[in-house]
Amino acid sequence: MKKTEEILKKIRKNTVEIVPEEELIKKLNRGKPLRIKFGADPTAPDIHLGHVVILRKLRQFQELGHEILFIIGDFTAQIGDPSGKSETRKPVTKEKIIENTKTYAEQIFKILDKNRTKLILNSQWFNNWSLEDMIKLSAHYTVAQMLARADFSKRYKQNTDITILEFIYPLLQGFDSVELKADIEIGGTDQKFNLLVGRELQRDFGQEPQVVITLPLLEGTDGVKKMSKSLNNYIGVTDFPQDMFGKIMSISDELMLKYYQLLTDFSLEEVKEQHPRNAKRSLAKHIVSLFYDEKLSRQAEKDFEKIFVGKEIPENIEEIKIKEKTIWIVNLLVKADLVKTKNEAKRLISQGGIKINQEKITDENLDLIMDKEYILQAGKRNFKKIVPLS
RNA sequence: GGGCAGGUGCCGGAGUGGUUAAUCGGACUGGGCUGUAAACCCAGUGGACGUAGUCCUACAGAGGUUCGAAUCCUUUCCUGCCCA
Repeated sequence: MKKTEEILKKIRKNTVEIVPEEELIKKLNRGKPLRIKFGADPTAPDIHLGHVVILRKLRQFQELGHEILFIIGDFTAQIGDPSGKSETRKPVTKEKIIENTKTYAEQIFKILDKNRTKLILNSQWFNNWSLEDMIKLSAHYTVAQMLARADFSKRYKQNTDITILEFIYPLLQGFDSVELKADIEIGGTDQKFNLLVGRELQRDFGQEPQVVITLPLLEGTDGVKKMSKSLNNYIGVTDFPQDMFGKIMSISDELMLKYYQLLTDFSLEEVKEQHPRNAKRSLAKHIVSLFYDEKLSRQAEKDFEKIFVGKEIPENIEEIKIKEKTIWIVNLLVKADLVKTKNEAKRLISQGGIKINQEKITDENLDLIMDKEYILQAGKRNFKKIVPLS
């Protein structure tokens, strides 16, 4: 009994809710490995630190002897999830899904134990479904139940459209739990409703309902909204070490503590004793080495110091070869892919955002004579080496 | 099927015949401050043209009225509400 209490304490750490906890205790006390479900849509191949929070919890379950069922929603991805937007998302092709699934696997096994993880595609069962199956499934849930979901009821009240497809989504996701006979499903707090649908469906299908565990959402680099690719505030696990390092350094001190809490095992007490800048640096280094290695992590730190602390130029800058003898700075910026349009180039120059060899330039009429190399800088972190082609 | 209200830039949302590439907020970009912190302050945010104002594209789509349209008319599409 005491042992269960210890395990529970571990599981409770960093969770928001366990629904219901008594059932979890019951399941744990049976002493058998539990089937832990986690689902992801392979619409975009990048896993970011927000996912890592959940992956770490899954890893913890693995260490406690349980099995992870990592479900890839390839079937649902093919339909395209409108997720609150009226624009229909482009359907993802099969090839792309397979490719994304591969990338997913590579990324998640940086955290998860391969031997205790099953990768499952939900097309395995849904591809064989008939219309009859679907209609039968839809009878298991009511419109009122659906409207209980916060974002649905909000949109309903605001007279914005909700498609039936969006009602079907939670049902399909819930049915995955039935198919897998999941004991526990884990997700972010935003997934709570969908996870609970799984519970209801399992009960309807005569199974013991899964326990739902929700985890906090990690805010993105803006410090306000949840980390997501579409909001462009994410730190991807495949970001280049330098970018990953830089992005972490740019978060607020407050957010840093949350990152520490959710992404590492360090003690918060010790972190708080340090100077926030140093603490943030250790965090950045730790996370980079988690996804790359010590060496690249040190390199990222070094580059960071050079660029931002020492205001120097990083190593290994991409080279752009120029065959013209002289070139107008505005054209050069476009050619070097530092800006998208000439107007943008002129704008940046007038705002003092362009530097050549560390010198701010202000004259947008400047013609560069290409008799030597130049270091061209746009903003704080974009560098290109301009090389004459002779 | 009938009636009504709407559709504006990345998002929210003004404007309802004329200095309107379109007020404002958010977001984003650049600069300042700093620990590249965050917060804050300032500036900017359709494109083309070698620099000078001119042109092109844009207020759901198409057509029309007008010297002139995001703004008026016709029609198509889309969304919501009410009635059936």
